[in-house]
Amino acid sequence: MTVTLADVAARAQVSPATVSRVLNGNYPVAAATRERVLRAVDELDYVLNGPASSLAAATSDLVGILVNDIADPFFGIIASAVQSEIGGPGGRAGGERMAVVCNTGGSAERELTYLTLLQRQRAAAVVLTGGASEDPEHAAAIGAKLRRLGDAGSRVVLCGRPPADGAPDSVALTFDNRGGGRRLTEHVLGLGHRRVGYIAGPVDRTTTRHRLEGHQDALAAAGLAADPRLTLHGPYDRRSGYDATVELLRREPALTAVVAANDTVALGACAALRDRGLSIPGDVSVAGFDDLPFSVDAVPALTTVRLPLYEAGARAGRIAMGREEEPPGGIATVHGELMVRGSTGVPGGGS
Amino acid sequence: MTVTLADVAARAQVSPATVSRVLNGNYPVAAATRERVLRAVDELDYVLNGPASSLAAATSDLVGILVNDIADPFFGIIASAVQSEIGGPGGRAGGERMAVVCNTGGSAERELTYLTLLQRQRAAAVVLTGGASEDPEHAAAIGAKLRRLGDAGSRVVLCGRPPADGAPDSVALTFDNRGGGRRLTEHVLGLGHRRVGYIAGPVDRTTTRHRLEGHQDALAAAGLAADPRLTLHGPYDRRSGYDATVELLRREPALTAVVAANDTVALGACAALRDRGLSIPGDVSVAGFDDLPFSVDAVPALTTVRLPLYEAGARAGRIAMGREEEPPGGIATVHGELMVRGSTGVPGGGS
DNA sequence: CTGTTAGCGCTTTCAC
DNA sequence: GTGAAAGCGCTAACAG
Repeated sequence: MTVTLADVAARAQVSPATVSRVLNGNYPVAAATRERVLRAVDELDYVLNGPASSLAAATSDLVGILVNDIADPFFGIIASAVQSEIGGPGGRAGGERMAVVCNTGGSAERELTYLTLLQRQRAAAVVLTGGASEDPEHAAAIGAKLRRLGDAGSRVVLCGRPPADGAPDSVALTFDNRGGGRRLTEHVLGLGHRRVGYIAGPVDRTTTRHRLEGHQDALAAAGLAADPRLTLHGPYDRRSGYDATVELLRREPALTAVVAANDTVALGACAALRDRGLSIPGDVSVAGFDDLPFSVDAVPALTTVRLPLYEAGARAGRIAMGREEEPPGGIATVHGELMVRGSTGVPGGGS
Repeated sequence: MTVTLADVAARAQVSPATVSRVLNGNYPVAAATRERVLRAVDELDYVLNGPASSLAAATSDLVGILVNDIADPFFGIIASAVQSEIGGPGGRAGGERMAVVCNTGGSAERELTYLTLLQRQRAAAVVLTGGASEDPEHAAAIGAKLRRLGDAGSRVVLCGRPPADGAPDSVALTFDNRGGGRRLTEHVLGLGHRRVGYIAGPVDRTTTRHRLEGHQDALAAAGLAADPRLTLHGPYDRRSGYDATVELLRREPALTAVVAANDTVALGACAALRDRGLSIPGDVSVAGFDDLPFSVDAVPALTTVRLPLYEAGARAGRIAMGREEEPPGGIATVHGELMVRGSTGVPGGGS
């Protein structure tokens, strides 16, 4: 009932081997023969059996992309960029590779599960995006898993996280979160702010720690002690920004600036401030991180650190496909750019 | 070198069949035996060969999700929701299905290509999201392809588009774009606006047409003629909203309201108005569609039509997995909710 | 509850 | 340039 390659071969009066060669286009076949085969394929509406090809050839056209949550534009943009680079000629028949997007929710367990699933699929490559868990056990488990994936033939690329221990042949495109965090807070301090709240991401994640360290670096450089009461942790979402801002205001009514772990959190902070009748940046300045598309349209426009997410994702995709040389040492640092916009101003600027 | 199921069987002193049964958990196996097998799996670091399983079982754990662009939160949210429902027990070994996300860029050709690729993978299900092309040839080709996919055993679910011609066994969750568009414009007209610009989506897409028709329905109901000069088409992006607003203002300086095809476009419209020194809604009211997460944080908050994207995606995922009954007739309409917020007001409200 | 036995549909040496 | 044949690693009857 289901038409197979043998059916096509019979119809085209050639051997199955020839049909395979035509379909994969990786072997010389006489033009006339090819023509005949292609016609038969068309007439029979034949579609190659992917699992069978993959089994026989011991490779697949799937590329795994691990993200915290694909609904978050940070990850959506990276994933979109990776995809744009994995298609095109070079793969098996059809020349198109497909992206398997895995939502880990930031859980190392789910990350491991998905890595196993991708290993099972014999994924051609795996791109891990966003920060990593810093739990030593998890980190080790994931490093080991990545090594095994690499050994099994999958190319492994990290995009937005530091190199994994124990996975020597994986490539890492890391974001300069620490430097970005530092410059952002330097900017805020440079405006004259001294009571600065910091809304950090979830604990035990590389991104959270690096951005926070950058913030603290800047405070230290300015001779300011980091007041632990003014640093709150929470998820990378609007709600966290809202709640943390309320709490910061409670702890320090004289607060004049809030630096958030990312733009989404910053938007929540803005909402909380507005709801309390505080003006931005007149009463309180706000800064984010990432420069997601909506940030420039916030009112006032959000001061943030622009991360070239699309470019980084595209590069990760090319490296994963072997279309771009790996960076020396397997590591490249992607820098952010400070975007000073309307949401930050001098303290006490009034409404 | 690569360890196979046979190796595990040897080590556990059982037959390959037993190992398979343990791994798939879909067959009674003595606890002691299972234990032994699991231990062998662990010791050998064995990972099932997905393509081989899929070939032998004639099914796969892959679910295709077609989106215009995964970087767009509209699609990211739906995709995220679909994914949340396709995992869990019920699948093959591991119980986790994986999502293959395909960026079509709105191109019917790419959509067809990806559908073929998914057919090749013997995808367990395919979810097509967002509006469809209205080109009759494309529509027919896609309908035929969907039927073939269904015949081959993939469950097909449409989320956000009308039923496809020629694909009788596919399920459609359609958005009430027309009704939403009508209510939105009714609201604007109800405020007293008479010179209303409309920034539509790309031509020849179902979503574009339905929203526009809703807008025109409302105009007609109010006894107003639709002024063709005040309707512009463009992609669903910020830039389109910006440029179209500039052009609308040129064509009709007395414009008092802009209704946009979606929130992203509306944000672009807001930016254009602000850049021209016009206040929202004092000088010009703005409305969007979809109620994406950032819309409530726009200043002023965006009046829009809330589409339950996550809920719809989750439902599509459940139906795709056979975990929820199909709607009667294979069609269900998902309604939007008018969200009246600060970006719309009475005309001439001033700054 | 467990083992035996056929394939699933394709790719790929190896000959010709 | 093309064909023949031997698997790739697993699952699913069918026995027992």
